[in-house]
Formats: sequence, structure tokens, C-alpha cells
Amino acid sequence: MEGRKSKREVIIGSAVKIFERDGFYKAKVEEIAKGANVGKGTIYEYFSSKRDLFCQMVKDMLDSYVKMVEKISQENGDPVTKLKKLIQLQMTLMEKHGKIAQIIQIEAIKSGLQEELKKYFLEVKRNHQTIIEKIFQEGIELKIFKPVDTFLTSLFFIGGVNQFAFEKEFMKTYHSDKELNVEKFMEAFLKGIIK
Amino acid sequence: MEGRKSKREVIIGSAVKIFERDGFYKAKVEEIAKGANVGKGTIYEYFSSKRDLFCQMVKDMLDSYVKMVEKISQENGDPVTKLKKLIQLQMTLMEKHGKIAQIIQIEAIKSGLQEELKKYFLEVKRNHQTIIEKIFQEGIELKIFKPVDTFLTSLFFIGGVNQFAFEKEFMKTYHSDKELNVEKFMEAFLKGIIK
Amino acid sequence: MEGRKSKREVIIGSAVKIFERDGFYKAKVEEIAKGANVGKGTIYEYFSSKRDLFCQMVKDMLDSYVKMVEKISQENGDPVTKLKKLIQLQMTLMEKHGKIAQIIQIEAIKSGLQEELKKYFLEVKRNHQTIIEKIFQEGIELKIFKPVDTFLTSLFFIGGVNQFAFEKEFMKTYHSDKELNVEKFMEAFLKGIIK
Amino acid sequence: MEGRKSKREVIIGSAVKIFERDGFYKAKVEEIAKGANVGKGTIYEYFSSKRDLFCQMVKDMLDSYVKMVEKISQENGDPVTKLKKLIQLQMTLMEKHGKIAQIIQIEAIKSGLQEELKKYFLEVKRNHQTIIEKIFQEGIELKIFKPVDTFLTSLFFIGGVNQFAFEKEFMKTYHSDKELNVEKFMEAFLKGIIK
DNA sequence: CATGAATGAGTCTTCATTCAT
DNA sequence: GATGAATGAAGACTCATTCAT
Repeated sequence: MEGRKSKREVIIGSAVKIFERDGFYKAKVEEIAKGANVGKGTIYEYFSSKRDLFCQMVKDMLDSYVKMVEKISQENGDPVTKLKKLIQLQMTLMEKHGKIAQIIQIEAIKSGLQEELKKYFLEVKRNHQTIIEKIFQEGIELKIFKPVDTFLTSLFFIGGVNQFAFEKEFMKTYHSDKELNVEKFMEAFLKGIIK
Repeated sequence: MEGRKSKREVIIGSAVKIFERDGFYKAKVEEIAKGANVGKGTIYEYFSSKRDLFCQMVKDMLDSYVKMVEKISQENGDPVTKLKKLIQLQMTLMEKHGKIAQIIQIEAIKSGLQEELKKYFLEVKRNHQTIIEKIFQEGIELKIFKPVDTFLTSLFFIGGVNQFAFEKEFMKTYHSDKELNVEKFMEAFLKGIIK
Repeated sequence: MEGRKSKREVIIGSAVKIFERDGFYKAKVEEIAKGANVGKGTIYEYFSSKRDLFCQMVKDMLDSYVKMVEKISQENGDPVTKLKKLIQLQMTLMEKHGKIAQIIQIEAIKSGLQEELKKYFLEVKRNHQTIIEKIFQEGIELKIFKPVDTFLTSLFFIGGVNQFAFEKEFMKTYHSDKELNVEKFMEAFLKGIIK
Repeated sequence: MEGRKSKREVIIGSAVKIFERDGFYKAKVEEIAKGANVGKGTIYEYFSSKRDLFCQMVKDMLDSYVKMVEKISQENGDPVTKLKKLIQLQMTLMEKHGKIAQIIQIEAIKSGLQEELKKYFLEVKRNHQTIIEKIFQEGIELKIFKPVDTFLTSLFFIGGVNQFAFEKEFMKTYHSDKELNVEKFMEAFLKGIIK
């Protein structure tokens, strides 16, 4: 009933938009403030610096991402369904936050950012992969999947999904004709290629 | 006889290093000049602005990338060998220019960069995928591969390879034990997963 | 029974501490508020601005200083004893408020401060000197002192005392061995130097 | 013939004026730049920060002060003449840099400034006093002065001179009638007061 | 051609002051 | 009265770009 977001949340919301559009360095604090309908100074009541705002924003996003992935992994359902849901999630996120995800990836790898955040980011990545490996393991145990190397397979899965989602989001103009749906994608992934 | 490289090339070489390390906005023209052993003003003899230098650098890199990929695709050899060579290439590039590739990707997507460069970049991407699709087509015609959807399969291939190369480059510390070699990777890719 | 001091006094008390430590510009209103255990806004209930707070504080200090000096000058006692008491007072003040005294002196001289305060400050200084001149005059009339120029002598007295007090307060480390007491000081002052 | 000052000197010259007028915090870098007829950025080619500019300025001033005092102390002449010359010097300096001297004193004592500068300042002070003590010692050995405590006497001398110079500079309006010259001042200092 | 000293537009950040509660 | 969250004017500092040498 309480539709009001805390000011901190509003600022982070605006920061997501601006950092997404401009990257860390091009983004201007003033514009983030404007986007959040607050004064420039207000930002500094909630965050100690532009860098701090960025880092907290990233943590918030990572946390919400982790939650979403974990939720899916813990639901009932066969492995194939879970994988499909993860694809769906990834595509939704790519649509909403595709650019910023990449910006985070870069900024997190560059040493410029707080070392702590970098660790956090890599941990989330690792955690994500572990969850997917478990789904494959589950599938193998249920005799649905071949006894593949779960590590490499999860790399494929993640990479393929990213690429797929990226295609849909950013290369739209190139293949308005082609059908890019999850079903076909899953089929391609599952069946393998060698005769 | 000496000074083999033109001054332009030297500057671009330095720019690659600095933009790679810092991204577009954090990179400083002065440092690029220092890295190229020229004066700050000299940069502006060859490039009209920092942005221009970045764009020309990107074009140079894309051109050399395209050449390398085309060379491999035109060599004799069976499709599987070609794919392996592409993986190898991707990994070498990721090692040498992994960060800047991502930076380019972002900057190319953001509207900040010259629209022209963005188009150029997306075209290279498309071109790259087309080449890979052709290799799959070739394999299908040779009855080595199943009659898969070459578009989706190439997405998988590209995404998987990227993920794999990223893994090797940036997540080193996480799996010093695991073997991450091309052979195993190809195997995982080719065999599929469903029983 | 509690809250003996008025809120105004508490704020001024905190202001003395902060302005003393930081000078006018570095001092922060928020910190003064914190030191007085009141909200930032409360300060503005009692003072119209930071500058006003500073000026009122200065006036308060000057008034209390004038009272102390006048009290000593009006006490019974021989001129030498009075002078000793003044030295003692100066040293106590220097210990308690040495830094702020200098800050006031500067701020009072700079045109930055209210012209009115500047006049007030210089008047106090003048008044102070007049009192000391009177003590010397008294001594001369009592035939205790030679018929010296009371104006110049009072300058000497004030300057010497300040220097002496400053020494004791800020140069401590340099002469932990030397005795710096009022008796010796008075003696040096009184006896003159030429044979 | 070369009337041109180095840019560094011009900037310091302007800094002296502005810091003198406004103190450290109120002074604006832009105004210092304007006063030196250079761009704001130029300041930062020569000094790493406002604080650094202030510190280097102080060191320059202290160095030139030390040189002037040492020059006088090493000249031939009887102690009384030397003392007179020091008074003259002090008065000239107070006229030219009286305000900034006080500002330096405060800033040097406050911990805000580089600890190193503070030490430097106190050392100069100490050094100054030592020189004066030596002049008194010389006078005592020549039987011109009584065997007074040179330490306390030098405190008197310094304090008295400062007060005297301050008077002449800042209290002008109060005693346009009174004669304030070096001769009378020296007489007052030398003769003592007690009958 | 090559240079790097000089510049000032553009940013982040601080903090005195206001005002709704 | 009392408060402190919110504000935005103001200032230190950076760095792409220019231009005299």
C-alpha cells in the first residue's frame, strides 16, 4: 500500500539509468540527482562519493540477481525447465540491464574499483556457475543428460545464453526475420552437433 | 631503415595499452603520448581528438581481427580443425586484448561513439558470425555435423568460446586445478547433452 | 536545577572550541551544533549566520577579557604586583584561548569581518593599553619607576608578555630545561639592560 | 637586465597578496591565478594543490626572512646598532607582510598544515631568537650590557618590537600625534624602568 | 613537423542555510 | 521552539586542446 520508495532507492534507480547510458566516468552526479528529483547535495547524504554510489548500486544489483537465480534453482521442476527459466531470466535482465551488466563487468575487472567489489562480483559469477552445474548434475543423476563435464557444459550454457540474449537485444535490426525463441535455443543446446 | 613503425602506428599501439587499462574516459591523452614517446601535441597532428584516436584505433583492431578470422576460414582443412583454430585465435586475442574488446563493445553500443563506428562494429560481428555459420554449413554438407540450425549453433559457439576464454583469462585463481584446454572444450561442444 | 547555562551560552562555548581549533573558515556549523548538543537549525534560532555567531562570540570574549583586566587594575596593591597579576592573567588566557586570540586578531584586521567588530576589537586593545599606562603612571608618581615614556613602556610590557606567554604555550619542547616564571620575567623587565 | 620573473615567482607573489588579504581558507585559487595573470590550470603546473602553494610560499618567505636577519647579525657594528637594524627590518616587514606573518603563525601552529612546515617555522623562530641572544651576549662581553638573562631579554626584545611594529602598522589612527621612532623605542628598551 | 606550457570549461564535492515537521 | 533532511552556490582540481616556439 506504501508505494513510496526510500530516497536511497530512488537515487540508486536513477544511477542505474545514468551509469547504464554513460558508464562510470561519463556519468555526471548532477544528472543522477536530477533523475532522482533531488538536489546534488542529497546524493552525498546517502553516498560518500560517486564511486561509492556506483559500488552500492552494483552490490544491490548483484544481490537481486543472486536472489532471482537462487529462487529458480530451488523451485520444483525438471532440469530442462529450470534451464529454460534461467534463459528467460537472463533475457529479461539483458533487456532491462544489458548495458550496465557489461559496464559492471569491465569496471569490476579493472583495478580502478574497490578491490572488495571486484571480489564480490567474481564470487557472484562463480556462485552462478555453481548453481548451473548443479542443475546439470541433477540431470545427469536423473539419467536425462549424458555424463558430460558439468563445468565446461555450464560455461557453454552461460556463454551461449548471453550471446543469444545479446543478439536479441542489440542486433535486432539484423534478423527481424529469424525466430529467436527459447524453445529453439534449448533444442540447439541439448542436441549437440556431431552425428 | 630504423623507426620501422610509422608514428601513427606507435601512437595507436600506446593507445591500445592505455584505453585497455583505463577505458575511454579515464584514459589520458598525455599518458598515451608518453607511452608512444611523443609530445602531447603530436597526437593532434595525427588525430583530430581523443575520440578520433579511439575510433581509429578500434577500426584498426577490427580490421586486423577480420583478417585473422578470414585467413582461418579460407585455409584448407576440415570444419572441426577450423573451429579449433578459431577457438585458439579467440583465446589468444582474449589474452592480449580481452579487456579492450569489452570496452569497445560497450562504447560501440553506447550512443556516445560515432554512429559510423558503431555500424562498423556490428558489421564485423555479423561478418564473424556468417563465417562461422559457413563452417557449420560446410560440416553439414560433408555429413560430419547433424543438420542443425547454423544460426543458433554459431551463437552457441561464439558465446561458449567467449565464456571459455574469459574464464581462462580472468577467473584463473578459481580453478587452478581444472583443465581448460581446447580439445576438451570442442568435445563438450560437439557431443551435445541429451541422451 | 539543571541546564544552568542558557542555550545561547552553550552554543558560544562550543563555538569557542571549534573556532579555536579550526579558524573561521574551516570551522563547520554542524560541528559547533554537535559540540553544543543541539540541532544545526537551533544555531540559527540564536544567531543569524555563522559570521554573526563568530562576532557575538568575539564580543563575549572581549567583554570578559576587559572585565578581568579592569578588575585587576582596580584592586588595591602596588604597581608591580598589579603588573604581575596581569602577566599571570595573560598567561592563563594564552593557555586557554591562545589560538583563538590570534585568530580573532587576524579576523579583526582583515576586512572580512564586520567593520563594527573590528572597531570594538581595536578599542579593547587601546583600552587595555591605557590601563597599563595608568599603572606605569601610578608607579612613576609613587617614585617606584623612573619617569619613562609610559606609552612605549606599555608596548614593551604587552609585547614582552605576549611573547613570553606564547613561548610557554607553543614552544614547550624547545626549552624544557629553562625556567620560565613570572618572577624572573618581571625582574628582566624592570631592571633594564644598559649598564 | 632580465626583468622577467619566473612564472613560479609571479604566482607566489600573487599568492602572498591574496593569502595575506583573505587567509588560507577564504583565498580562492582562481583569484591568485588572476592576480598572477595566468590561467587557473597554470597554478597546478607549478604547485600540486592550494595547500602546496601556501606551504611553498611560506617557506620562501621564511627563507628570505632568515637571510635578512642573518645578514644583519653578521655585519660589523656594535650590538646596539645591530638591534636597531633588526627593529628597522621588523618594521619594514610588518609593513609589507604583517598580516600574512600572523596568518602563517596561526596556520603553522594549527595541525592542519604539513607537520614539516610547522617544524620549519618553529625552527626559524628559534633560530631568530638565538641570533638575538648572541647579540646580547656580545654586548655583555663588551661590557655594554649588564649580565642579564639573554633568553628572557630576547623574548622581551622580540615581543616589544613586534608590538611596536604592530602598533605603527595597524593602530595608526589612534595616535597620529605620538612619535613612534626607533631611537625612542631603543632608549625605552635599554634603560629599564625601576629606579 | 614536433613540442609542452598554458588554458578554462567542466566535475566532484563541501557546507551554510532553509523549512517542513 | 527544535530539528535535521534537503539544497545549490561556490570552489578545488582535472585534462582535452591549442599555439608559440
